[in-house]
Amino acid sequence: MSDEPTVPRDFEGLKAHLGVAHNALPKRLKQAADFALRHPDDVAFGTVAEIAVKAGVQPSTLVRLAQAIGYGGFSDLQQVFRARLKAGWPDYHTRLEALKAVGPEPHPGLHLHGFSQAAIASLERLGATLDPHRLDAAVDLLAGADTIHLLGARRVFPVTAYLAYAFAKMGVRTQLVDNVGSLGGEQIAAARPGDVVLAVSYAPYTRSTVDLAATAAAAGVPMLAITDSAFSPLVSMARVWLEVAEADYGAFRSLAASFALVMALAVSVGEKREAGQG
Amino acid sequence: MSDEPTVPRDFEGLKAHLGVAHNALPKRLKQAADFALRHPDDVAFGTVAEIAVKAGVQPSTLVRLAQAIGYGGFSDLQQVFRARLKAGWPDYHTRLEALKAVGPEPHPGLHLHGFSQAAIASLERLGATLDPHRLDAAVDLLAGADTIHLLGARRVFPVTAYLAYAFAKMGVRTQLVDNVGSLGGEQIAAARPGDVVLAVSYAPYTRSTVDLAATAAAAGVPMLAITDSAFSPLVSMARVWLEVAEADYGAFRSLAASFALVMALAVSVGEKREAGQG
DNA sequence: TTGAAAACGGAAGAAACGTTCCATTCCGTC
DNA sequence: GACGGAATGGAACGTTTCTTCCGTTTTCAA
Repeated sequence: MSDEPTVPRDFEGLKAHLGVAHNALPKRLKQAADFALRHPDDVAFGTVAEIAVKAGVQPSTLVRLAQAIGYGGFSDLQQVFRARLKAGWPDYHTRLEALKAVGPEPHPGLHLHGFSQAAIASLERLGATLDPHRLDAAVDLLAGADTIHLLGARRVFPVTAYLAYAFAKMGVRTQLVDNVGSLGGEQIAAARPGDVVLAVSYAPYTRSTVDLAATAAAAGVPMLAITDSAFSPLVSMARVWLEVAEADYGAFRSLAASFALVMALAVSVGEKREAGQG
Repeated sequence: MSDEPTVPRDFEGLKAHLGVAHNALPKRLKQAADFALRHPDDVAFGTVAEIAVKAGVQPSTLVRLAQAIGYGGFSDLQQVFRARLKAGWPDYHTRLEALKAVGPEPHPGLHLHGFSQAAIASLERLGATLDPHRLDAAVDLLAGADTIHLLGARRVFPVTAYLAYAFAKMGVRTQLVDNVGSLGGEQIAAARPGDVVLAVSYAPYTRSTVDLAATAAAAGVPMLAITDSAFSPLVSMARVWLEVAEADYGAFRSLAASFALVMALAVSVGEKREAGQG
């Protein structure tokens, strides 16, 4: 029943396909195809009229090109150019849908796979979006601190707890504000301007973390915030902030990117101090 | 003639702009803005109607948002999201080369990449090696427990700390043996045969974890062990054990696979109890 | 509790878009 | 040099999309 030869749906395949068909194409269609491969970004987001002007052809030529090489229409062809831009971006939701499609009822292996995918997506995204200069600035800030006060509650408490371990291993003095005995306020009150507060919080931002961070900020203690959006209440208090967007699976959010980030921070700060004291 | 305050035309500027303005925005507009920053690729590619559905708002809300923050309309705002993708994601290898190009000596970006790779390797290995039947057995054991006692120290303390959070969210009763006040022995002494001990330990096996696990085992409390080899001292005490081999980067070992595993355990146990109680 | 202003949802309207169609031009062939 | 088919330019069509408008709900202050 497949009466139609399938056409490539990815950009690489399209390039190969066009390479073969190129010589058999009429002049204008060749011109349009040439432009498309040369300016894929313009094709991805432009309208037919806009692209036609840039390519020096008529709008109808673009539609003809798409149909000549087997697509239903220009919009159909354009999807390939858009997919190319998406490709660099791990499309996590697509993966998740694929997971769900395997079987209706959930089971442990499926969940494990799901959480793994969420973790990998988070890590890839972190690598793609984090600004290296901000990361350097964060390391500089932490390296100059006398004591680093670690602030993070509930879901992200494991992150700060790990930081306490990792910094200690690197010879960096920390205070984990764990709020044991409801002494969080007293713990953070020990922070002085020569110190640094490292606060971690993701939406919905835990009240106590935000409050304690505000207390420290009011006391003039510089802050590094690790949070998930520019809307975070921590952003306005922080001297430096790093954005980490973790992927969800079900009701739970990955912590993989957060851990990779703080591990890198801990090692970098340790190295910088080592170098400074060398 | 510039009667209008200029609005950011690049994504970074937009983030900053929204971060400042977000407090003044009404609820729905905030919701839409949040979605936009969280799913920028959806905004870049989608139509107003599609995006509105995903964001859980009306199409008109998206237009209002764009106008509220100074753009002429939604299409105008959308250009910013498209420009972000046009700017071009340097592909994976380019990024890696750029990282290495900074210099031969280690730096934060390189460490971040290293920890990410270690995490991904750990996750992939976990998925490939873990026996699904053992995983099912682990879930069965935990689902039958009255109280789950969580045992894990030093490097893996974050894992058990997270489990305490995750299990609580799933309505499962736990006791985190955190050894606060050196009361670890008393904490684990509360475990009874109807309970289960979930012990996590990797080489070099922390002494106190092994000792506390042994105490519980001697008292006839069944144990699920998460550890890194068949030679682990926990294996002989455990009724069920799961092997997790984390990859190293430098002096630090990833925790990504451990977290993915325990998240899957928590969700599966919660679901199994839900099903059992109908 | 009441009233006014802001925000919201939904549908109608306006604009833009992709596609199709037809007349004209170009090119190879007889 | 004339013919026929393919290719092209340009306009019109129908659909989709964005925007605007208005009645209702919500929110905040008096």
